Amino acid sequence: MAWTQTNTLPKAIVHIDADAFFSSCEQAIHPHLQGKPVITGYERGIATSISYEAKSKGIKRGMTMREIKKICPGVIIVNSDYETYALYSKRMFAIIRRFNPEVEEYSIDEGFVDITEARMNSCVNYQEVARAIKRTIQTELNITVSVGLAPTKVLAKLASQFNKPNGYACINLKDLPDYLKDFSIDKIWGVGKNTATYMRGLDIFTAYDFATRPREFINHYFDKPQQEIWNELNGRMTYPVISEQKTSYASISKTGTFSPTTADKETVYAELIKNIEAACAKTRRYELAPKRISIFIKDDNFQFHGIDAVLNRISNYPIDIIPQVRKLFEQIYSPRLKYRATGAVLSDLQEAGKIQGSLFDSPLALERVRRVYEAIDKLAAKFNPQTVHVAASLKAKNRQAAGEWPVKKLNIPMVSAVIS
DNA sequence: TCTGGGGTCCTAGGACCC
DNA sequence: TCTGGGGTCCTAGGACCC
Repeated sequence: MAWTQTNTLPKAIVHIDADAFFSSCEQAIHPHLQGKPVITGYERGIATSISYEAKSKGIKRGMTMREIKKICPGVIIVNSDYETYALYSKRMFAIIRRFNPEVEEYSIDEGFVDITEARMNSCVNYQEVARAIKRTIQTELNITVSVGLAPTKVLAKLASQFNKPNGYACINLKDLPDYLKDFSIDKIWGVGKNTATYMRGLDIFTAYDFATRPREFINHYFDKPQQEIWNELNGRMTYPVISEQKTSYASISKTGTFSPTTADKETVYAELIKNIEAACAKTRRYELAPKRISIFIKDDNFQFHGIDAVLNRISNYPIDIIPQVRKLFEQIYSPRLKYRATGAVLSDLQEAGKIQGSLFDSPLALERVRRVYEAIDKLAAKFNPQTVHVAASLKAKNRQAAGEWPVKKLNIPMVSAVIS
């Protein structure tokens, strides 16, 4: 009964998932890396992408460089080169769009395309279209992708996982039970650790167990997200393919871990300000300005200490936000703890162009600050993001105590004085 | 799993209003 | 002054994703 077909014509959704994307790009560009264990992420100290050759040696995501070298002495570790990966990503999506423009760029290395219409336009079947996408990407970019074809996004994602890497699977409603029976619930898209534990408590262990529970049961024991997944697993499209390009953000955040951990208050504060500057720079790039801010510091026991507030002024200039940040920081910092990370989230983002310039009493001063940051942003684009920063993030040698960052004090000469 | 960084969405519960 | 019911908005926090 759970397998009843919908009245509408089933959709044909393809999920394309690049295999070990970053390291595959490296191998595609540098032929001498092909067939070798490669990982990226040297600059961050942990593996961010692991080639299948390296995976087979036991290297896992998040491992530190030291562990990795121990397990696999011959491993080739490279710095991440995001610009190149972004370029490959762009090319990959351009290829997919040739088959149908209804493409959702879900992340840098995976996407969905609705090919329901594509078949009507050309006389091939869905499977041929899906395989052609896969083949074209491999031929033109020299990287492999895993592809899943199914009536819904959740099923397509499940299908692409079946024979990864370089895999292909098609799930149609007829043989749905066969596919779901072997699929553990914690691998379903949208089911995380907590939900999986909860499901096991209800005697649900496989995607099949979940999908075949009656609707009343699902509605009684689960909330909306799981109810939607249940629909999708049963072949009823609930998540549309969203082909609009993302142009805005709900929030922009920057976080950073440092080592060794420190109890030094001003060092922690400086790290926090560094993140705020980076987050502000990003909001400026998107011509947004936050209404809210939340900050956190993470102690050496991985406990978060966070606080958030409505900004006194909507602004994407650090100098405007920092006095308030200092006060928030004082509320969460404890001298008895050591810290390992800080972070800032800017949210409730408004279009910067529509914000009234209330930063300074004088429009002339406002214009001057605007131009300073324009120059800062240009320098950052040309050199590196931390070329220019407020003195507070310069590790606070000349640190100022709480509340000592009145806006009017931070004038242009002072900013230019900390160019490093 | 001795543990990075950047996001989104959903829900419960309180505040406030009529 | 007390009581009832209902709607909306906001916020904190949880859960999940790549």
